Amino acid sequence: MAKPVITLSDVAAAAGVSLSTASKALNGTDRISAATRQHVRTTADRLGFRHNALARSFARGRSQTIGVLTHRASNPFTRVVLASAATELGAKEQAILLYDARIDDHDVTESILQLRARRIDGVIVIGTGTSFPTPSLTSRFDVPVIYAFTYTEDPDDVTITSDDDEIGRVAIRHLLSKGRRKIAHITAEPHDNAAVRRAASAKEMLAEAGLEWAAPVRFGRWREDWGAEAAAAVLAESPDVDAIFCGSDAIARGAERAVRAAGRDVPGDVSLIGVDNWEELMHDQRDSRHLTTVDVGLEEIGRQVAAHLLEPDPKPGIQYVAPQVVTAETT
Amino acid sequence: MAKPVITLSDVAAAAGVSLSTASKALNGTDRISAATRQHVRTTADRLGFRHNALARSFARGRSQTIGVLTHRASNPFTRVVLASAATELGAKEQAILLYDARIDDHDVTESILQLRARRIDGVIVIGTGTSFPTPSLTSRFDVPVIYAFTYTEDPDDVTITSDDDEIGRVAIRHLLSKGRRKIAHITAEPHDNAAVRRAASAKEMLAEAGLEWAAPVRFGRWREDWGAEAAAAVLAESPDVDAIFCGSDAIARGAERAVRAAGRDVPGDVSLIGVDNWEELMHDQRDSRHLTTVDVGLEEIGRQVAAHLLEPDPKPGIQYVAPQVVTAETT
DNA sequence: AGGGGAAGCGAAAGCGGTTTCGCTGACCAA
DNA sequence: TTGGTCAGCGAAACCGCTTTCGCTTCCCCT
Repeated sequence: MAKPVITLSDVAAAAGVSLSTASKALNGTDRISAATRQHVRTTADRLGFRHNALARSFARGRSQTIGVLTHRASNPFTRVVLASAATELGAKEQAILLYDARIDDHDVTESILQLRARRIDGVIVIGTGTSFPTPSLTSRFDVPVIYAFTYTEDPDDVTITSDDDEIGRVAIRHLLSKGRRKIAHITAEPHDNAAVRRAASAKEMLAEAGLEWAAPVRFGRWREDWGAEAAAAVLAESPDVDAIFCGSDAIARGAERAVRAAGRDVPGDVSLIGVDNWEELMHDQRDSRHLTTVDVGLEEIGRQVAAHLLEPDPKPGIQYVAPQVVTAETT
Repeated sequence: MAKPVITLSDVAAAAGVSLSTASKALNGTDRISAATRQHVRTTADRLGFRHNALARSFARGRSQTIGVLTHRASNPFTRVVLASAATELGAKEQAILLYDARIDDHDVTESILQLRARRIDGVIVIGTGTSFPTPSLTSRFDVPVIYAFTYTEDPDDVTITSDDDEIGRVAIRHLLSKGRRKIAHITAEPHDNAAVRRAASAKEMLAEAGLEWAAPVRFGRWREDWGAEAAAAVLAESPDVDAIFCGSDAIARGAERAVRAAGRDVPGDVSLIGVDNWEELMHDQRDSRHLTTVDVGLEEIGRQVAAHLLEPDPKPGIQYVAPQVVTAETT
């Protein structure tokens, strides 16, 4: 019966103005008298007019869509950043087009052509952490590119990522605040950028307090079994250790097992702090936390990336998201 | 220098045919001689022509975009389904527009209007599991709506979700295959649909083997501390229990702690199996698994939802994804 | 009173395709 | 031959909105 969908010309007709005037009035662009503008707007409201977003995008040459390139979308960290960015973008009526595993596709060119055909408004590249750099793709697009949870080798790339230096500092600061002084560190590969920076900044923080590691830093892997193995070794070698800063929650979980197996109480004898905040990622609820950890701020990274991408001119360079200590039972 | 972007009329001109002929030739629609079609196609390739996806969508009235409604995008389960669906859709050049927390927004109407303005091609509703139904929104859209990881009260809604009945069965079958006969069950609230169905189907499976629960089913909450509390009680009451089917991995983790605290070996004295496959969700690596669990198939749900939504006429009703037992150290 | 500038609005072009419709010519049967 | 079909192609309309450009008015200054 009633015209199912109201178009701009309907509004123009009803308001007794031209199509172009109606367009300008609704968009607030160009010179239009306040009276006309108001009149058009109220009639539009009265008719229940809604812009045809598709046509609109088309005319403007922008698609209201953001391209997202990932290394592996099923990576748990990637998923968090992705969901968070998508939420933020959705709130701004921006769709996302996900190209999984296209970051280092040997033929990224194809993805890029597809994105250009789509008239993508911008690109988000989601990495898998700060352990290794991601290749820079900025110059291959003619739209803004922003990097999340990774870093590139081009210092001018717009990047938002976690702050490994600060992670090391806040972890140690937390342990110190709990009165611990004999602190050990178990972490991943010695050539892993994130592991190295966390270890180095932690050491600096200790030095500021006039301390040093209570045992040599154990470099290994980002795995639970390594955490158990290394913790056992640490306790055997330095029985007076009263806290272990673990490079990740996986390592911390293994360490806890070993510490308990060694007959020490957690956190009575030995405090443990991890990094990643897995429990939050899993439970989605604030209750029943167990492991004290450092949240690297993945959701915040996703939010900020989405926000910055839409800004006119984001400042180039790396922007760090502050890590947060999440206190629980192990300290 | 060279025309930066090739348009269809360029192709038509180069091929010496009209714009409309070129369009038809490339789309394969309408009557076109094979020779002409081929000629147009090769010239298009030669020029490196790519459709302007935006204009194309516009002309066709479809946006190549899928609307996604979630209850809470930061829920870990939701994130998995979302990432999986987005990956699948991205491979098919479909973008997604995420409306978080809009499933039961008191004013869903607004979201719906926005989606319609966008000429969304379809809608995916991602729920947070089979514990409770999601309101049906199908009738409010004029495009296909599909429900993932939840169920509605309308039996005609197209739904893809996990199979609680089968979860109970495979869990018990697995324990039986490990030679266990004294099986207990710890799960969540007695009015939780998922908990109830898993418990009921598990009981049936036991009955088929001529068995029954070795201890009364413990209903409680989906939480680790409940798992610990209930497991302790089970062991105290029925010391001969040799396996516990836990309604979730969180419960299983708590149960493991309690079993060990009671001096029993896992899996020597007591086998444990959970549900959810958290470790997979976290580690993103196959190594160092600890807990035996039932994977409910979230990624598969995401994939199927994406695939089915694009099909011409998906069959109405609930379609279940088969759960998979993931064997690890606790059985 | 006359001239110039700017505000306000509409006609029309354009965006890049798809699709309807009508025209031409070939082929076939009578 | 002549009339009727139908395949193949192009002209033109159309999708719904934005934006350029030019035409009126109106106002103000001299």
